[in-house]
Amino acid sequence: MVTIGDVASAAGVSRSTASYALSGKRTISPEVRAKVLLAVESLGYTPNAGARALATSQTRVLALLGQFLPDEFAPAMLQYILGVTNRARELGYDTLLVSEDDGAAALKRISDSRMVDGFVLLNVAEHDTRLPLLRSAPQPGALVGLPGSPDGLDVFDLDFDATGSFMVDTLHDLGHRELILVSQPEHVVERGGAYVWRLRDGAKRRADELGVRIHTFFGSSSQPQIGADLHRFLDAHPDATGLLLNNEAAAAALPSVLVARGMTSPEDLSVIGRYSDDFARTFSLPFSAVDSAAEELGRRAVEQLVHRIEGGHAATPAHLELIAPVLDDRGSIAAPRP
Amino acid sequence: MVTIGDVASAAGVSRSTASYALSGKRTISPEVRAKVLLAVESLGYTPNAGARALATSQTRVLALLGQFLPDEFAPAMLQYILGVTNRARELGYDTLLVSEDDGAAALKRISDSRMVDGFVLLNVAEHDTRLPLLRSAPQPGALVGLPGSPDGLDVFDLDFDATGSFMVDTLHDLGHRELILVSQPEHVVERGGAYVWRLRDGAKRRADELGVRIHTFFGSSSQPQIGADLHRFLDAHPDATGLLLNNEAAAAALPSVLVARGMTSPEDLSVIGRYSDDFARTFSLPFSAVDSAAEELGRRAVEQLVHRIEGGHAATPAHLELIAPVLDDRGSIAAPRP
DNA sequence: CTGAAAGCGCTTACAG
DNA sequence: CTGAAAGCGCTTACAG
Repeated sequence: MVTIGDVASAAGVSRSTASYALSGKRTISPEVRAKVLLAVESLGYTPNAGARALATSQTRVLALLGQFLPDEFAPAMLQYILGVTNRARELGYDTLLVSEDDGAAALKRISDSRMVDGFVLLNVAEHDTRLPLLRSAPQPGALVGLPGSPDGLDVFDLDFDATGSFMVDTLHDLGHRELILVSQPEHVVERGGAYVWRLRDGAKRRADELGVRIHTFFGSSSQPQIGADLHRFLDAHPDATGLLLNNEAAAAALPSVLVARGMTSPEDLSVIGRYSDDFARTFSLPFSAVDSAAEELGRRAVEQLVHRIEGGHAATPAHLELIAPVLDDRGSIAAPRP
Repeated sequence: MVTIGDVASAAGVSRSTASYALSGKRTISPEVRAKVLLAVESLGYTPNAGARALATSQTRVLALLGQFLPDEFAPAMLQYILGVTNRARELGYDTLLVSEDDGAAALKRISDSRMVDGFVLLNVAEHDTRLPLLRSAPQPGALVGLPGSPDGLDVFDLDFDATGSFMVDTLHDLGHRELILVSQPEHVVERGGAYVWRLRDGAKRRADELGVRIHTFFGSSSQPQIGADLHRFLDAHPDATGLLLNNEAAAAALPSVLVARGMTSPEDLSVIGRYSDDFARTFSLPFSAVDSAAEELGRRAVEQLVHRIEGGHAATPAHLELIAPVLDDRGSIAAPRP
């Protein structure tokens, strides 16, 4: 392989001069600089990443810790992942994708071995076992998902509380007075999926304030159970005129459920979901929905992380950013039948 | 950070002895070994990845080069990715996920900087611009997707030709004599998506042999166009009794198209798709389908790659593995109406 | 403006 | 069975 020594020889300068000419960390005469660059070009020199990491303690790599839990909606993960990898690359970083079940062990292993400059944690739970390790790690981290105690950490998430409130508000404005909310399965809640209860609590509170009745349910995260669930919920509350979905599988199953019941949306039922626009397009989901903002969250997390790696030191205080709900209107909400 | 020097001091031995005690590359007396392990434990020592990479020229990292093309089905990618990352971890490797548009440039950059020990290429095209670079790279690679000239490279893919042939066979056995095949959009073909024509050609050949009429179309990869496409294809050939889908968006759109036409499957139309089981479950697609084998292909590619990295040298000859089609029967195929 | 040298934290021949 | 030393390819004070 071609090393900086080869470049230096070819350019007729010392290795340090070659290095400085490339990094620009001290002034180099134009002629010398040109000779070095020429040598780099003709030899096809690229610095050895391991050697550079050893010398500088910087890897230019970020770790992305996914949590691919059973009964959670895996395909949605790709949006977050691409947001992270693409933005990282734009900022000059590569991304190590970690999918191990034991995220805490993975974080420790990777942190201790100094493979990366920082961590992005996806799908952060209420009491996430990765957080204590992250706090004591020498590398900074950014979270996608709001944990119970975010103190000192940079956190990015959709404002699920405001999302629940917004959904109720929107339907109330149109005249709806009785709603059904279908959330993720209960065990998602049990393992700390705070977004489930944050959206639900926001919806309930707002419903209380407005005098709207709301019935909340946990739905299965896969077929065919979620289809049966939806029938059951709709049977139980035949007077409900609006349906809120915080469950991707429910959104995917709903069209055929509606057909089976001889219902159409929004005529017989107004529907608001919470999922990504990309998801909606791919699967032709015809429901208005609050966008998950997956890619944006991934990008924002990386930006903050890189900021902290490169400049921030302990300078910047912890950053908590909850993205406000934005509705993609696909025409599935309207005033209820008189 | 704690280094092997700290471990050596704590154990009262030299750094080389500490290193050998950990690697097992030469015999160490049980007592010394115990002292070293104790020191490692109490100090919490983990080797520095950069230093090790520099010394050994091995990173224990694989690069995964995705190609996230517009108009291709992104969510399906996650299956391949998880197959790769999980199997890599089992074999002791971490995975660098690369999503840059210019895969060739990325490959060169990562190869030259010696960041990884090998490459997995996803979504390989007929004339993939990454292949020349991979061939001249010092690190080995494994492909998921069959290119026009696979010479010398390890390749894993679904046997799309056999899949097309199998689909026709299956419906012919049930008595079908006129079929429609809906493929990915034509520009997927134009940019070298060989799996499109491999399946189609396999289907056509077998149809010819069996005296079955088959009408082949390109369909859009997104809504709402693909819905309109499907109506058009079905209108054009009202006597066709079987539908073959090599297009995920078509599979997702078909249920509502059938409802709109007042048709049911398999009574009015037998349907066979090609997509992953996971995909079918998540979106409750009720169609029998040949499994994409995404996760398996990812895993197999990694296994072969690691084999080549660790033992194979130039030893093992190139490996070409086309996985035979396996049908997940979801009850959407039957004999045509008499 | 440039060069010689030390050092990052490992591994592994070379000696004993 | 163990230790002292060289070397992997960089960067960056230290000198001039």
